[in-house]
Amino acid sequence: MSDENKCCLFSPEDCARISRACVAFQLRRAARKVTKAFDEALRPSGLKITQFSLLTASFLQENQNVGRLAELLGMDRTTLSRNLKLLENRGLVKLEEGEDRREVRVSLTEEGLEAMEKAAPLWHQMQKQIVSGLGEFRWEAMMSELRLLGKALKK
Amino acid sequence: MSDENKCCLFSPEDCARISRACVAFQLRRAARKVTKAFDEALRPSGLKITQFSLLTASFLQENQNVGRLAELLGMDRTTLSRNLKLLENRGLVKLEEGEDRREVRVSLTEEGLEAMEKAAPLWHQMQKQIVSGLGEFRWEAMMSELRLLGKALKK
DNA sequence: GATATTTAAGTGTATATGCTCTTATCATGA
DNA sequence: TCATGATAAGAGCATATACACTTAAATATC
Repeated sequence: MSDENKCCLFSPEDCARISRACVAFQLRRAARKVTKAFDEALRPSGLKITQFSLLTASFLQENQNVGRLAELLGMDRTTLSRNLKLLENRGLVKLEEGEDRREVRVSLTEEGLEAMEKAAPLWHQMQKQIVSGLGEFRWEAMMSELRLLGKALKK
Repeated sequence: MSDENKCCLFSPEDCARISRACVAFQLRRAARKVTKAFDEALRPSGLKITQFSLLTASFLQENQNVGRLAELLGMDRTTLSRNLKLLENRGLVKLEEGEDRREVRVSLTEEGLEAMEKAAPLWHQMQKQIVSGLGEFRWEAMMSELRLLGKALKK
């Protein structure tokens, strides 16, 4: 790349500011790291943190339909659909036609419950480690900001 | 799922606490939402926020090798490798053998720079919207917490 | 009651992510 | 110089993510 082009619109300093400031970049990076930490911690349970989250949500929202569950989880319906399919293949959740036959209802199986129970203490340990690493106060603040961020992007 | 099993290890209330508290879940959810918002904002530029981030990083770290870049970005080397490959296919970055012939050196092409410049104002607008939606003060706090979180998980 | 509209979910396609294993190259020491 | 170990990156595999489009079922409208 030639020198005159390097200065078209932004300098390396501008660029560095973008990089440091970018909400998306920082959030995604943090999410990658935290995901990795939890995945390692949960490995003995055979679940990844995403799967543990889905099982937990399915337990909480027993017999919910896919669309509503996706909405609650803040994820795309089709993403959830595929992720649930994988859990169904492993026998961890049950997917059944609803009364409204367009709907698919989600529930945990016995095995799903067992997997969740096996993973729970591992989850708890890593969660404690992260919270204490960050400090209780900062952690509370961050959780609250993340929720606010979610609300701010609701529309 | 039978009733006696529902009480094995945790109640729905415990489960709700896990869900609300889980650092990984909240971070991933926030990352999904923010990613979506930026992807929509950047659409006219033909870049996704992840790609914009990579171009920016490549610009900042001109001629860096893949492994080091991955380290700086806090992502898996193999992930970065593949993502860069996609940008190379589109002619946005150049991947060249280094002096050490095991290494691959990354640099922006003219087109990559142009794409970045086209995306920058769109990025800026969404960034501003999110920051002001959250409030300058909370945003600063969150950025700092995310950086700390990263450091706490360094090892 | 037949047709049009709305709604729930699935499919096709593409990117993002990271683990494990492999390959190519470099550096080191006998 | 050759064997050995270290290092950089790629390949194979699997999951996570979401957009655009399609399909099937329920609802509304005439």
